[in-house]
Amino acid sequence: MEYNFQSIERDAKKKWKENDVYKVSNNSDKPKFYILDMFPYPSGAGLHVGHPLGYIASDIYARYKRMKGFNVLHPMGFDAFGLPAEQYAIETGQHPVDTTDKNIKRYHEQLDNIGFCYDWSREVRTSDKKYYKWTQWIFLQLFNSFLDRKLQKAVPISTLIDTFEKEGNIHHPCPGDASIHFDAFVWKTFTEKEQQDILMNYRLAFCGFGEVNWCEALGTVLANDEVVNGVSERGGHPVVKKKLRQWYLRITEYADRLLQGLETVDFSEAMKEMQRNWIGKSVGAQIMFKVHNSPYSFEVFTTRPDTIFGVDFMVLAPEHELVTEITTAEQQAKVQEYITFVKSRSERERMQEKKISGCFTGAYAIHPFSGKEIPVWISEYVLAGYGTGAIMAVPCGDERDHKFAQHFNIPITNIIGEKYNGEEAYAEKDFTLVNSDFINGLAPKEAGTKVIDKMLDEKIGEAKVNFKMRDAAFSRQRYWGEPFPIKWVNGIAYPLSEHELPLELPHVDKYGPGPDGEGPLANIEEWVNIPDLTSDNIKKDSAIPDLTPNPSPLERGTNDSQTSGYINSSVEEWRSTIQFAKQNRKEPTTEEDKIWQALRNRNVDGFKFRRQHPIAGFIPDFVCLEKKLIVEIDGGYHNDHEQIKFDKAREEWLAEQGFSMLRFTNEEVNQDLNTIIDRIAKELSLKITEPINHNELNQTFHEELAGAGTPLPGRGAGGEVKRETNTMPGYAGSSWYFLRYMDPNNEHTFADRAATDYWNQVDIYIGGTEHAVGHLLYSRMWTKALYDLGHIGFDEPFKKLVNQGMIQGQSYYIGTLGLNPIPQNDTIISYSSFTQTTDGPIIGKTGNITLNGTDRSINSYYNSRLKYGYMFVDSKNRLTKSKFIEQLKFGDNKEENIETIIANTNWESNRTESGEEFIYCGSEVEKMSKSKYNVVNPDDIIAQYGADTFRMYEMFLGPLDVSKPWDTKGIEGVHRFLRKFWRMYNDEQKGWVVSDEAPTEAELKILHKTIKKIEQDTERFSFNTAVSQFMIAANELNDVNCHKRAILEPLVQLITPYAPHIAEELWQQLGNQGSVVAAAFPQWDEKHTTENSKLYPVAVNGKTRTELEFALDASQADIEQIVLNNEIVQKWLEGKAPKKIIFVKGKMINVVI
RNA sequence: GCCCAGAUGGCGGAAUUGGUAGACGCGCUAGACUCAAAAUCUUGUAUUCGCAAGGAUGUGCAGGUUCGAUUCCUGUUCUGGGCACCA
Repeated sequence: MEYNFQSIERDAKKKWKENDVYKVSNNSDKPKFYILDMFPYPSGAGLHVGHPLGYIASDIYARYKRMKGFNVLHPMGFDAFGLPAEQYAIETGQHPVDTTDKNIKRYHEQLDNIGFCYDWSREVRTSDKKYYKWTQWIFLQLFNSFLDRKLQKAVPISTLIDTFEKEGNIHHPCPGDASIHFDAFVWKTFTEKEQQDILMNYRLAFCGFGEVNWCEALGTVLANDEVVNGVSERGGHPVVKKKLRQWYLRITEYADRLLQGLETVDFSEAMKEMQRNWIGKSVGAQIMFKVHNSPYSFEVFTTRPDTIFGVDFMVLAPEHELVTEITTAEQQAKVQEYITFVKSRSERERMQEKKISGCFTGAYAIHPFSGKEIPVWISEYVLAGYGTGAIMAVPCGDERDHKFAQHFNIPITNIIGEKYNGEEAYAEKDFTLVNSDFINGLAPKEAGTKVIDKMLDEKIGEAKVNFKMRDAAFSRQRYWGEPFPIKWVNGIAYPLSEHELPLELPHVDKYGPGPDGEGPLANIEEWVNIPDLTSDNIKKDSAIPDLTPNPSPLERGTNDSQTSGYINSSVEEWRSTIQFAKQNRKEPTTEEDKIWQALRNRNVDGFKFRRQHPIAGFIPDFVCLEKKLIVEIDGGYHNDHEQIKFDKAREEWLAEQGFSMLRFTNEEVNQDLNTIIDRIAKELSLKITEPINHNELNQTFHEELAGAGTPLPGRGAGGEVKRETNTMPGYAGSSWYFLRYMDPNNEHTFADRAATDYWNQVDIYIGGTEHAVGHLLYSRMWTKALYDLGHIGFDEPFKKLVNQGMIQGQSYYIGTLGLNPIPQNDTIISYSSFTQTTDGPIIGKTGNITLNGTDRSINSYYNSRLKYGYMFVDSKNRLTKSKFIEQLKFGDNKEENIETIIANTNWESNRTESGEEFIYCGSEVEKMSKSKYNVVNPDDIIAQYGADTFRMYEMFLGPLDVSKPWDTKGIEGVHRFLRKFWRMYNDEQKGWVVSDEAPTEAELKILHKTIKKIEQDTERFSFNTAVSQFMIAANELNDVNCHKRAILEPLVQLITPYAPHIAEELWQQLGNQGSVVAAAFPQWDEKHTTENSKLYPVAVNGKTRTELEFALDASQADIEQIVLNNEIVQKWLEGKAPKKIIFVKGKMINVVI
């Protein structure tokens, strides 16, 4: 009986389906195992041979684990939202719902064709409203939480509101804008809009503003790689940076935990390294530099505070807000020109640029210690988004700074000493500082600490940890994605309540962008405006009444009747202010009381002082309103770093309003009260009196301090209720899908806690390295947030990650070059690209390639990029298979060029007698994609060779984790092996040949050696060597002509994970009941696999000269004796005595002369 | 430019912990079976010198450590992946 794979595979699939063998239960006595693939994006091109590589690997492992007695969860689904479907819709008018559906159907068939053991009842689709309901729900969890930095965990935002009401944000610095400082009292004076804006700066999912690549002509936002040289890839329209309202995930708040979490997971070191670098934690200092002759100052972040005395210039990012403020008149034009140039460039281009560019602003910064004036430049190599968007440049210690200084002839200060050669920067840290004032003679490390200490003393800087990672942009101005469950009223974002979910994506007919850079959803008026929702059920921002006619509470004893009012806010807020002040007044500190008695009794210079009297949002210790003088006593509480910042912010604001401030410490008050009073008197006499407008004060206070955060748009201004028109990006759905598989049909929660507790972490996650930073970081963050909020019981989603390489396509090019096919630089080759199939080439596209020799020589172009050669096609443009180029010897002489190769062929005319034409060809290995016409469809392979062959061949191609080009040719070998395997059971002439004879020791040895190897290789994902071992076993068993059941039956079980269909058929033929997929994995017996002797390689001076067999338990002395007496060894010894003999038991023997 | 990875016969690759480089397969070579082809089986196949025995060279390139390096270290070239709106 022949190996008829078609009927065998059809029958096996039917049987599995009928018996529902892959159904997985959430209840089992067996230990659980969760093995997951990265789910595919169902593209229109269908599944290509690259997709299944990882899927086959995980399928083999899943089946293996199942046979080893585990309850295995091995699901599959579809990442169905995304840009390509929308792009396709724009081009063809077909709705993404329909195309996605169609594509998924196709993927389904293709996946089933390969014979995977998925439990399809658990399938998820991210574009299904039953699924994205929970994507939206999780988004709301993030929206309603913030990361408590002390606890290092996500906490509901309501607890933050409680805290703000008690103590302000003094212990919770604002992650979105570190300049926001307020205490409880101030918080209460904020309007709802102001409060919400501040809360937005804390939320884990938040709305802000971000720059995007905006193409006016296309009316859309473009991805970085859609922008080439400042114009759109499609159409070549100009692209500019535009600020748009965007949603973000505050992943930066998780930076430290994402780093720490890497220690607990089993990812490859390379993968961890990539994530670490992406997060980019660097420890250094933030330093304030004042601008000379200007009220401005700016902060820089540096990892090398020790090099502070080597600063020769400063560089601001061209987008830095201070640039326009500090640029001098004469530099104005040049700076503008440079900024315009930078605006046209993508971030990628800016980073890639080797050419140095920049522009002097004309301004100088003051060195904080030496007072030296340092020129301030702008340059594109400083990015606005990293650190503070400004750097201090130390040319002698940093390569980029050095090049910049050289390019612009900026004098370089040497603080490194002899190790700096003047030619290039010295970035190492093994030197002693010179020319560095108080850190001279120190090593960089101590110097850094000393500098930071000194900066802290002088309040001009602090130690700082900086992260390269930025918050993740989480909105797209697109249609085909999850709508945000948010409604806007008066510029405040309100979450939908849970019962309003899912917020369904409305059906559209047009996919074009909306007005002002908004997404297509903005075009649907009836969806954007929510007519059935009145503003009543949303707490509206209260209008701000002009209240507080109460000029002076009695107990203050004032008579400033000219003041119209104090607080421009709600009565409620004003009352709480008074309450707060009153409370303060009741409990003066000893020092406060001392001053108060002095001021009150002496009535200094006839001016009245008030104690704990509110000014706008602040309650100073003492204030003289007539002279706008504030006196503060700093208690111990003011040593807190956050408090210092807060005080500073307060002082600055008050200064702008004309208030001056005197600060005294408790000690000063206790030591010398008279001097203090004198100083106050002096200050009062110096000041000019101006009337205070409390109303105005109050307003500026609210505008400047509350508004200091992200200016949020007035969406829904005027009280209408508007929907958010952005949609979520592709990675939203994929950030949590692994949880949904655990309980895919639950309508009450994203996944039942019992289910997530049972399945827990994904034990093995298989996917490509291209997701190293994006998807993996996002899903890790979502998992951590869900864990923090108590929804799941683990905070890392993937216990072990296995990387899979990419299977690339071969793109072939053919071109007719006539009789002199030697391309020179600038030669234009007309070509066609085609896919090589077994029926011959299918021409994809035609075009011209210009060989451009400016960057690399034409020869290296041959050798590296394209593999040129020749081939023959017949008159119908079919390849004549046997003469294809691959045989060409190209490697032995790298100098050999195409000319020699052609000269060596016996080709004489353009077309041979048989009608074959000599043509020129090349091939390139690149990603498989529809647009490159290099997609190989697994269905075609399976139709010809069967799924088992396909599975084993993909595994046989090479190690799972390396990328390799697809090549259909080698598949014959694997197919041959399966036929050979089949014939061990079913002889073509004799039929069924399996006997019940007892096996010989040699046969048992083959079997057990194979079991051991297969198990070990499977465990370490070395599937290519496992397939080899199957081949070796089949060859060896054939050599001994073995057809014994005792050997062949376990072999069927052994091959089941790899080739389940043929195994199922043979399992039946062997007379077994039930399916082989539920059978046990065979065990090997050590007694059949251990050797008792070893054929040792014997080397002289490291070169192997002969082989000698010794028992494994032979003594070293005996072995040395025999080795030295060996004829061949004697010959190489040439009569000399050996210096030593190295003997490694079970490995080798080396005689050293 | 920055981060990560890789480079071994004509080709895909093997060598699991520093110990016989090239397992297994493709392709090719010669042969058996056949009218013939396919299929199957057998033989050889890193390069090079040699009739052979045997020797020399050889894991991108240049060095280093070691009795011994594809494996570890330094430098370098090329290729692939990522670089924040492809998923």
